[in-house]
Amino acid sequence: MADKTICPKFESALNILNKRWTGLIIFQLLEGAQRFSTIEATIGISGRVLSERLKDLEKQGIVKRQVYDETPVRIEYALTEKGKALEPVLKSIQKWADGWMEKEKQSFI
Amino acid sequence: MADKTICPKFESALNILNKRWTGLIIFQLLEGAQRFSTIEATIGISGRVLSERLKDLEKQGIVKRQVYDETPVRIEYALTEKGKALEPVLKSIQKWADGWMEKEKQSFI
DNA sequence: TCATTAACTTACTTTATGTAACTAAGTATA
DNA sequence: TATACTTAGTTACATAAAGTAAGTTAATGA
Repeated sequence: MADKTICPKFESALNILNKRWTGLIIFQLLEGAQRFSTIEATIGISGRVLSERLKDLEKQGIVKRQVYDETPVRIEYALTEKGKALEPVLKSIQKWADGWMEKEKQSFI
Repeated sequence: MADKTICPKFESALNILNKRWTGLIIFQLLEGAQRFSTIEATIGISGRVLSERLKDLEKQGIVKRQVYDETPVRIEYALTEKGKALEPVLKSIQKWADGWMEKEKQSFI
């Protein structure tokens, strides 16, 4: 609880990906802007938490909320530049998963 | 809750880093094998959760527990090959943090 | 003998997440 | 006109995960 010797920028970056669902949300949005209900259904997150996460990510400047004033109104969530810059991170996770996750039967937990 | 179109290997890889503290633990161990109390003090995690995480990571084949039968006994946790293979992931997070985390004052949350 | 350290575990509290039902605004259907 | 449906959420409540603090075991050290 005392002497953190770790780079604070790195730590707060980790705190973003650390939270459940954020990685998956960003991964989804790398494919392009998406609506609330689409994200909800695709990654299997509850609406309550998705709403919470999107607000966090917006505050963090990673996601932007775009309102299209059609009838009915269409709202889409998209990555900002900062958000798109996370692509290499997600890609490197994917690469690791490809190389190491299949080799043993996974037990989850 | 239904139609996941995302690669399951990728998803379970994310589920590891997703959990609070795992990223930081692995980052610490990239510097070399470390003792329980060292990790605890350095990253500021509670003993209860550190114990839980190390067991998870061991089960996942990412960390190995090494017992040195000295007096007093010394126990060290080290990364396996699978664990070391996560270095590029952590590095890419660091790179992103360097490029993007400083540019705006961060609000945390 | 009493205190200390390492590596945990246990009991209990607080926080995060999940579930399900509800809301508001507009549209479509009977 | 009334009823039902859809989107993008919110609210209330239940369960799971994390934090806190104290306890445990074994081996020294003062």
